[in-house]
Amino acid sequence: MAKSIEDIAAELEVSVTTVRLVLLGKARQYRISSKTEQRIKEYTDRYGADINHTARALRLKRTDSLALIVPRLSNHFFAEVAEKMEIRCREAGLQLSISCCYDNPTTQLELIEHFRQRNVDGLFLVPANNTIPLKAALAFQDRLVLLDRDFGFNNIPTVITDNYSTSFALTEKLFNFAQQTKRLGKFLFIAGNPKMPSIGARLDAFKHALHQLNAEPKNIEIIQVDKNQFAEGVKAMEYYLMNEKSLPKVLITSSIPLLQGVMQFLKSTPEGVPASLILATFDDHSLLDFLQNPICSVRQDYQTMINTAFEEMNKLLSGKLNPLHHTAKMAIIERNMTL
Amino acid sequence: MAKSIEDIAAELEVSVTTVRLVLLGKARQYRISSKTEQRIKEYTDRYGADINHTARALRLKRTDSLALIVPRLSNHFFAEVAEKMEIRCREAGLQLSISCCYDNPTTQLELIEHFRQRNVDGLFLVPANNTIPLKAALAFQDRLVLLDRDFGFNNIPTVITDNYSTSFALTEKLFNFAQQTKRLGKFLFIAGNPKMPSIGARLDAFKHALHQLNAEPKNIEIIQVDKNQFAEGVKAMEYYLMNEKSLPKVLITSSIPLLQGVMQFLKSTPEGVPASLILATFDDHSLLDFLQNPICSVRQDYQTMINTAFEEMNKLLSGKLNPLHHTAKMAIIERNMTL
DNA sequence: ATGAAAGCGCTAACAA
DNA sequence: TTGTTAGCGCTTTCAT
Repeated sequence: MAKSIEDIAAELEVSVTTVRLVLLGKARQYRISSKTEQRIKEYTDRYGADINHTARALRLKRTDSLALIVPRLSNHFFAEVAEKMEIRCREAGLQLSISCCYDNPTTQLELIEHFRQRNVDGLFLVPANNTIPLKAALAFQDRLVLLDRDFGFNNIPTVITDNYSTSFALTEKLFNFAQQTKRLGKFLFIAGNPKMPSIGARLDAFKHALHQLNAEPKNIEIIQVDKNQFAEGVKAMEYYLMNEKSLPKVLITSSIPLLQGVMQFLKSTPEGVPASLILATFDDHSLLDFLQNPICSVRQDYQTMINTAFEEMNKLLSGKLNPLHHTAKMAIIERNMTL
Repeated sequence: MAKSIEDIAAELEVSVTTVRLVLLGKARQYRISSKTEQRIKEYTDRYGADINHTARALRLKRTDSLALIVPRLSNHFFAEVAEKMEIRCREAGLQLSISCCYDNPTTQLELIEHFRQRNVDGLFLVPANNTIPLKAALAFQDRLVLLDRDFGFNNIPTVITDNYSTSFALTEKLFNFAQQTKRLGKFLFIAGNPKMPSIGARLDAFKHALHQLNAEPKNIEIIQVDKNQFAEGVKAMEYYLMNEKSLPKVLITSSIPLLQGVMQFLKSTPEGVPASLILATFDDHSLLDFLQNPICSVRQDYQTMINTAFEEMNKLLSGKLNPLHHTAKMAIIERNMTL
């Protein structure tokens, strides 16, 4: 440790007030004599000065730190969110603590309690279910911003992405592409837990879009699975092929792990993955470049999400209480979609 | 906030010591009367109890928190490391703060200083260059554990992975596979910044292995680039094909982004990516499943790394000063490597 | 133009 | 078996 304010005051035989004023750059304002100011500055230049953040936090009842709870950092989307949020907080002089709850509500509640005990000033939360936001709001006295999942709490600031309209546009694009390239077969959507608002919205838009495009109902297939995970993708595809003789023409998954499971299963069949199969998935990853098939992916606008969420938090911390809901745009990325 | 110890003491008209002893479960040990204990427990069950972590930290000069500085969370390897380390710390009742320095030494030094000011108890660090470990050790009075990169500081505990022997084994495997499948062409290694000890070791092992296997020097090619990044992979491959008429038979990259760049460039050529090209890369990602080529990847043993690093930190925090260097194993993953 | 002192909520040593 | 108190290092208010 470098010297504390008191150390410096004692060694220079001035008062802590004087040292503080100089350290905070308020010397002029409070008309500290310039000799005293010089003496203190020389000393701190030489030995360094340290304001003890813990003591400051105790006194001010404010830790200048925020917390972020996400499902997992091994999910690329949340890793990006965490990284960008950490940078944004650091710019504002705030320390961000990041934890993973693995979408386990119990773990998530424990984490919320943990962060409350540590006097974190505010919480960014990706809620694991619809019962958590209210509890979190209670623990954090409304210094809470929800991310990515909107369970309908209009009085809690929330930042999500525009799943419905993006899924709608995506479905249209795939429909047209399939027509233009004259492919045959069904539209298959394999969706993770539809209780998650984001997944539900994606699924609804898929149905509505195909309806509006006059797609024949018999050509529309939806498989719902419990989680957005690899193993579920394998099972879903296996199940589909047990009931259908041929592959769909368009296959959409609600997440990349599901797509991976699907591909894994197809690879294991005698036919493999036909190059004509049109793929689409939510979330984007640069390694999708490795696929041969036509594929659309959907990329969230991380930076806008994070900036918006941070601004909402800032409002809360400065006592403004008009919680807003924000919907960030998504971009559709095309690969190998040549006619 | 729930009630503080003093609040409870005042309202129940007992002393803070009594409340504390009950809260800490030391009631029996200090023979607090069971009526008093009951009274306090009832009260806290009803209103909740809160020990103020900030005040505790100030008093104990210990924040029960650690920090981790990695290059970036958007790199899957470091995301895994961060996730696992966070869990490990949480199990031990410690808060982990994670920050990214983007391999920028200046940023990294700022972060180290930041965490020191915040009285973090210890630091896990992926050093951005060879000048940083000593400065970090100074700031953290040896409560420092280095990860992933060994710049030769034998008195600072360090946990790395076994790049040399893994790269050696990998090269042998690729050599044999190429022989068995009778492919023609060169062995090409595209390596990111070789000043990084991990990259240097991978490269050295590649050379030594091929030498020992009596590979002809004219069939060995190494391209060194500045960073383990996509754009460098593109440039490297472009450069290679400017000087050589044909593709190599085996292509190794020191990281996945480099491989992505290479593949991107090959895709853009008339020949595309020939199915006969044998690939290999350090680091592993499940999306490598999407590739058609024979490919080996190398997966680090995250869990062992993290456990070992945490144990070293624990030793430091409890005052034991015999810094050890550890080398975790890596696994070689094969895909499409059928003869 | 500078200093003194209270108090944030906790822990630990000592007292009773 | 329980209570009292000093002190961690800071900020803020009030004195000089």
